[in-house]
Amino acid sequence: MSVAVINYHHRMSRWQPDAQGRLAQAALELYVERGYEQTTVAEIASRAGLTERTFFRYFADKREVLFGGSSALQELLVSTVTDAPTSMPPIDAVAVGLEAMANLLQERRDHSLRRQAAIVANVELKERELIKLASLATALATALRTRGVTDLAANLTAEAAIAVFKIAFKRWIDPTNQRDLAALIRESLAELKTVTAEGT
Amino acid sequence: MSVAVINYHHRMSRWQPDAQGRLAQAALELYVERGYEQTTVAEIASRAGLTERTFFRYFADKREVLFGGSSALQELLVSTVTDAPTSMPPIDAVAVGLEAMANLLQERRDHSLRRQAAIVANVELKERELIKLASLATALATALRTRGVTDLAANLTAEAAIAVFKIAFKRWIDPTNQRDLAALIRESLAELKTVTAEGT
DNA sequence: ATGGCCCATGTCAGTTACTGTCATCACCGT
DNA sequence: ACGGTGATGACAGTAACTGACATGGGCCAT
Repeated sequence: MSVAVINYHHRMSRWQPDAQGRLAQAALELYVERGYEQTTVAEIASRAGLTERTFFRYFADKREVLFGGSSALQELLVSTVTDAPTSMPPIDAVAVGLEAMANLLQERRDHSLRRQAAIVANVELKERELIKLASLATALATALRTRGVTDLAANLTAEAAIAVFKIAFKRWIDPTNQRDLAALIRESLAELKTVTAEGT
Repeated sequence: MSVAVINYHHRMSRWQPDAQGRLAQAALELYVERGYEQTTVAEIASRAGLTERTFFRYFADKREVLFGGSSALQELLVSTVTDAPTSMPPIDAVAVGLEAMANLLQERRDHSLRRQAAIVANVELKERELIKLASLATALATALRTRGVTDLAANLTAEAAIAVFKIAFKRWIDPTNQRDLAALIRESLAELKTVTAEGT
């Protein structure tokens, strides 16, 4: 090994930067390329230049590696609803929160597409997505209760909001779709108001 | 081995009846007694007088053993909605379907309590419950589309109905609760109509 | 500058969920 | 009687996940 190479290595820090990010990217690539079940954690770690043990230091399990951004999304939703004018009725406050999430996601549509392609192809990943959405609903209900909303009303408004988001998101991901996520959310919320207003 | 014992065994059928039911009962007992994670499949099988391999012949995985009844629930929901009068608006048709589910569950409240105690104590079981509820929503939306409801309206009505069911079920399971599941469902649906009617 | 602590990562052994394959053997119809 | 059938057992193998300990550059205090 030449002196130049030695110096080069001495200038490097001991490890490549952003191990967690490299693992997440490698995992998404492999899940999309050959599917979640056909990918082993050892392969993910190897592509990231790490070992299986290190993967499990950053992620609780093989599924969690796709859901690193969900806590940021949840914090945005909660803070937006919390900061909404007190005079605003609950259904409008959650609408504002959903649109804030929509704006964040709209910036990364390509990433969302690839990630969702992996998720819809595997039921274990779908399960994990559902519990992340349930966590969103719980946090949203708590934010509404802080605004003075009744427990029952808070839970129902939060669950309805997540239902609206789920359906709008699915339409947004559709390859034939051209519209913004925020617009689809507004349309879905309006439709929910229509269907619940019918009947006895 | 004595002749008497041999004759006794010859009169029995080769295997104890209802292996699947014994496995499900043993699993619920152990999940409640010591928790889902602290229970191994080998222990479940042993309590049922079977082997681990036989457990996996009846159940796809360690979680599924708690969800044997969900397909019957889904069929009841779908058939009730399908059989509702054509003139009935979607929101009322799903209300009838939810009440049919409520009546079925009301008969087994004790079993539901024990089962739910195991589920809420473990996130993996919660994930499985959520995907079963998502399956209910999908089947419900399909039933609504058959009734001529728009795709968007069907999806939203179905998701809203499942949200109502989830919240009513949680209140029904509460140990201080004395009311019928059907009554709680009606109250939750009414509250959903109220909160969605507010706002701009 | 140097000695030593820090901490991200590696190594290794172990448990358990889950699967594929073949063996067993009482029952049942012919 | 006898051979097929089907539920179960036995056994080996893979991969997810965990605990314990080792390693070795970077960095701080002296």
